Amino acid sequence: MKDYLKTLFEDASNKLDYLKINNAFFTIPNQKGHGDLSTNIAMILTKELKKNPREIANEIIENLNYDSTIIEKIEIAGPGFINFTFTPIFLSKIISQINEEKSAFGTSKKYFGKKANVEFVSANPTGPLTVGHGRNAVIGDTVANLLESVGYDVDREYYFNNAGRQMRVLGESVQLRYKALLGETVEFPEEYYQGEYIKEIAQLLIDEFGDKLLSEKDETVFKSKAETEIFKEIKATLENLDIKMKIFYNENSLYEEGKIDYVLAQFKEKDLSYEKDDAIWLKLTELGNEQDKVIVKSTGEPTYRLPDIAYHITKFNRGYDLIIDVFGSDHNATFPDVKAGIKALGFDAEKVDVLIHQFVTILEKGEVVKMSTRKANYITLDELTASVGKDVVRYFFNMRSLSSHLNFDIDLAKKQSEENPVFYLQYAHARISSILRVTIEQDLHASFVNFNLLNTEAEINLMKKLHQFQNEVLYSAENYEPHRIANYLEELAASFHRFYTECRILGSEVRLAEARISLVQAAQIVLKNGLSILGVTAPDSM
RNA sequence: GCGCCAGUAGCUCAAUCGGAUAGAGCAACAGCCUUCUAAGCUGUAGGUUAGUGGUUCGAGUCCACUCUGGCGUACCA
Repeated sequence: MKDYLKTLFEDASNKLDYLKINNAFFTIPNQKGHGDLSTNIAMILTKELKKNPREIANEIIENLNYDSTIIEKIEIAGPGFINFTFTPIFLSKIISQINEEKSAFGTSKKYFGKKANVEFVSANPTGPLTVGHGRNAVIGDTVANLLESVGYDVDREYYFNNAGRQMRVLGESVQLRYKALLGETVEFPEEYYQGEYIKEIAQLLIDEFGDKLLSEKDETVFKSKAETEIFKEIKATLENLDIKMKIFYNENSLYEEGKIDYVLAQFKEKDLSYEKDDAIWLKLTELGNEQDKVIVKSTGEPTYRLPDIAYHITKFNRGYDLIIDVFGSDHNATFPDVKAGIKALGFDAEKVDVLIHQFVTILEKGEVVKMSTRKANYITLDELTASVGKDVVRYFFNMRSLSSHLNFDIDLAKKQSEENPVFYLQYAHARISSILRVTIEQDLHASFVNFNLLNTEAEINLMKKLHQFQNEVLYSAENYEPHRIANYLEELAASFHRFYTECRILGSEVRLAEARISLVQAAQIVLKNGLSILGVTAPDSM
């Protein structure tokens, strides 16, 4: 619908110069009676043209050379809105299109040929993923899905560090548990990793090596076993949510390949770093940030900023047109430094978009659960997925905007009752499958010839909703807003359920019944395509 | 102190570069199954969009200040 109006306005701009300057902007009015699409362009132009908006609107309409089989009416309303109402027969054409394009409906090729990298989760292998990581994981994967829907070639990437202090502590934790399991009395410091999984890893080492490792001087063996086991589990956790990373990028390789030294040398050469108190500082104030920051500590170890900058440079060098980082809000202070560093080294920081999502608050029995990996006070993502199912987890984390805090009520999610909106969508899909099973038994088949019979309000509303899908996908992808898809699908499902209640297929006259079959098929395809973007299954029965 | 995010119906949240009468779900109340899945549908009720001021044809949305909450503000990541 929007596309048609856009071409109409483009044509008209040959006669009305002022239409060239403005991109016509169409919205769906939230009020019934205000048409199917509306534009406020006349009001925007008021100042520039120094004319009454309704006058401008009139002039625009006179110059729109529209097809009356497509547009039923155009009205000027309120202070100067131009409202467009489409003909039912035009609306119904979407049914054929959807049935032809099937799973491709909603996708576009707008960004075809572009490469994107979406980095997410990126938790260091110090313990199982928690519910807190779940939001990051689901958002990252869904944004990747959205980008693929609009044509991007997307790589999903997980960045990790297996070298730092935390990992050392992890190794030592395993080592201590190992000794304890073999009967030695050990003191287990409070700041070490308390989780049960540490003991399990220690047990694996006993199974494998017996007590031979008691003589190990340092934690290396324990650390590397821990890393292997924990990563195995992390990957399994992600796969339980249908998330598959393409690349696991090890921070350590940046050192091994000299990329850290290179960046350091670059900063020095550009006179962007200096030494003070035995540390190396980056002149971030010169780059427009608040204060200079340390990039190499006096111990000789870099701070996270240096490898992060080097890491992002590899992304540029790997040829990505779009680079997305998904972070929790606890990282919101880190990226400005990194971005400034990248920019200073001559890379186009505009290609990098950082998605900061707010924290998940876990509620159990009405109480807030404070989470800490180290203290082993957490609910794992696996436990959650096991208890409520992949679909609920994915839907729940996708249904809110990133910037909004998310309350995850464990008890509510476990309920699996009608309070859970994901079932509403899946139910719509399953209902359609059921209809299609029955109609086939009755030898009724989809027909695309009598769409003029689809003229009740419920049918027309459903067709209008179907029209919206392509724009929703594009808009959600370009703005990284998975929750819009969830909201859209709830509206679509509502339109369908209303249709289902008011319009029957069995018992209707054959031509009408068969036209309705093609309509519900179209609705089912769109539900399925939308759910698939969210990573939620579309069941055929419930 | 400073920075980022938020504050919208009893609860959880939407609201498309600022648009028309701020919308859904859940919870509450009243109805709808002899016919394609009632995990559904219809209706009622529920609001000074935290507050104050400003910008303009028009503000939940933009600006300023205040209040409340989350996260940061490291030679941790």
